[in-house]
Amino acid sequence: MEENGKITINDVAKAAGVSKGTVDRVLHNRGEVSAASKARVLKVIEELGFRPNVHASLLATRKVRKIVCLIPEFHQGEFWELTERGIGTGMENAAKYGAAVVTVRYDQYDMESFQRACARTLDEEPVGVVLAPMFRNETLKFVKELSARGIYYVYIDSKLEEDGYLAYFGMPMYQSGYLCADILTLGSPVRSVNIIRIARDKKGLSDPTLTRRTGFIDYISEHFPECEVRNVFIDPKDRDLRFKALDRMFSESPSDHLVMFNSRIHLVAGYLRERGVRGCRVVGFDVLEKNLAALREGYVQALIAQHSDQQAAAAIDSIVEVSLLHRSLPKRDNFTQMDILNRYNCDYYL
Amino acid sequence: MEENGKITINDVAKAAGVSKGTVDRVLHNRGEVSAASKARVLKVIEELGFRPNVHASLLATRKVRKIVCLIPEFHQGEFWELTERGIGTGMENAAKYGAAVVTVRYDQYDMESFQRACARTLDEEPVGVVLAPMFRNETLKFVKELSARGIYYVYIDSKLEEDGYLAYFGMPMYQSGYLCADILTLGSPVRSVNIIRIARDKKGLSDPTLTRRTGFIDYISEHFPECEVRNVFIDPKDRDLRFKALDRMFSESPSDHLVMFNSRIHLVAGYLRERGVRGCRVVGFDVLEKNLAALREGYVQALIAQHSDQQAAAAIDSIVEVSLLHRSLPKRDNFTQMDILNRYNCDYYL
DNA sequence: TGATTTTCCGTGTACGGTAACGGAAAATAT
DNA sequence: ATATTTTCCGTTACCGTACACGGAAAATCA
Repeated sequence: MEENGKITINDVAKAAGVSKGTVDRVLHNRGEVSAASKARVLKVIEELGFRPNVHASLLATRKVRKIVCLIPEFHQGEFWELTERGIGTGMENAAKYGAAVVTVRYDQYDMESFQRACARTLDEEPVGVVLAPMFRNETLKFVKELSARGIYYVYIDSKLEEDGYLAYFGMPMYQSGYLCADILTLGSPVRSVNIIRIARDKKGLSDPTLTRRTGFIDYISEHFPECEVRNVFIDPKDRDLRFKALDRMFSESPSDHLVMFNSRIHLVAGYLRERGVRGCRVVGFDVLEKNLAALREGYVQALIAQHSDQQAAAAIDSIVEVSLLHRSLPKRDNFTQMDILNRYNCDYYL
Repeated sequence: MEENGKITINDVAKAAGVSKGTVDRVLHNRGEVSAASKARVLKVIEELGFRPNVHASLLATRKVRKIVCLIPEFHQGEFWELTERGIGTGMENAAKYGAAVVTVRYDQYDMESFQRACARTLDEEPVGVVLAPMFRNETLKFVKELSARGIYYVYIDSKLEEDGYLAYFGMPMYQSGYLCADILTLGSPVRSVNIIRIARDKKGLSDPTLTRRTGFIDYISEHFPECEVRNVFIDPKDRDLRFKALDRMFSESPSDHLVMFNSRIHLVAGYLRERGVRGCRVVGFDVLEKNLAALREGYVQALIAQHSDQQAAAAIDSIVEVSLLHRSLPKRDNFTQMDILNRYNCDYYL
């Protein structure tokens, strides 16, 4: 019976005094089983420690299970590109287990676009969803619907303060700001720091880097209380406006320590390059191609990076593990490591 | 991913005008097939793009394929412990595909012990071997034998300059030394640097950190030619001898910049802790528990780390992919990223 | 009570390979 | 020429699960 711990569905059937068809029915909650039989089968499964054979299962099953990734649209060279690469990796892995990964996109600045994307996601009837929460309230509504339908969901990048998610993969935001301050100052007192921020036209969008900024400011005030921290707002689209704002910064409140908390530090680097400004210590986040270029040219001294590709891949894997391989639940909150990149190790990143 | 992807062994058999038994024989080089039939089958496989169904294969096959990991013995808290963790991960993954991972150990200072380990490895009749080359000549002899038997092998940690390996996973050693110099000096001129090295009693053992040291020294002489670089030798076992050597260093040729190129920087940290020496900038390699402790306490400012666990896991995976899943050959040389750890990001490492 | 519907469950086949078995054809020996 | 090997290949019994099918028993209806 228990040869090599290889307990089959037949062993369970025999021990429970039913046929393998019945065992299969309870395994998949397919109904058509009396409460008594179901209880008996469940008990035997427990006692024998029966685990279905993944390969036999995958071989016998016809239908393809879907996993949806719900992420923002993006242009080439933007942050989400790396996430998309990770989705590709996750897709390959999922394919091994006969699962298909579908990517559904939305405009991260348009809530209705997000709502339509949610509807499309449900239409796919997935077993699981990977999502990065951009619109707080809408997302809360959506994940409640997912829970109701018994669809697993996994947060990447950031998460909401609710309790139904299967797992979360992302960076510890507060700590990343704290670390950033240490990298920027090299641990030695500095007179002033200029934080470059994106001017937000639309209100209501939550700022995902707020926590990071808090960590940064805490480090500064704990270590160098007399250091002056200023905020400078720039326009991400309009080059002229942006250059004007930075010109004004350098004339009115100059600092040789510049930092940004999102992935757009290349905007600052572009300015420094054109103006021929050297000698600033500049630190930013994330490994966009343009950021790496700035790092190599020396307009940026350090980047703090995370493997958002691995996050996405891990998120997909966790759904595969649970819903296809019937493994036990994964670790809930998974904080990615924070990678410090400079010109000497960036070429070996990834 | 392919078009239909639904090509089975029966399709191949039909198209080649043979039975599936014959197709299976050529698939596994099991012989008992005429040259003509074999050629025909191979051609059809190529044309149809046939890929055997992994799950069906795993379901039908009885025997367990073995993968051997050939690594040095170690004590708790030593470098190879992390590698062993990675072997565990690789083992879980391999188990999904019905493969068993066997670890064979040897004394890295005893060549005969290594030779015995090689013999034991061959006795296991593995489909693949993961190894870290410690004894150059003996390893060369061994891998030649592996090639002759058609056994795949993958290098981790470092590799030899021969051409039969399936893949290599390790750190770019020269670059890691170069990077280390930048981290130690923070890119600003320093007067002197003391390199702490392990006094080697036995000759003939190759020093795996030589290349790293070269990278370090190149950085220093390129950036700060007047910086004095000294070598100080310490004993790894005998605490008194070690303390005496370090005492002498601090009195005769002191420097506030200390570096080690292996994983033993905690030896230096231990000295600094006991002597109450503060104010040195100390950089080392690898995330041993003792190194992390020293980092948190501030006796070490930075560690350069690699995920040797991921290396081992990736090495095992590559053998699984090729020999069990019949995938195409993996990327040959895989350089791990170099991670910079300080007290603010080390707690999120892994 | 007999007819009809539900509930519940056993049986059988398909899924795509693996490998043992045995037999026909070809090669070699007697 | 027949007897004996070899070579080569088709057949077949699994591997463990999913799911359609159909039938017996129980419940509901007439």
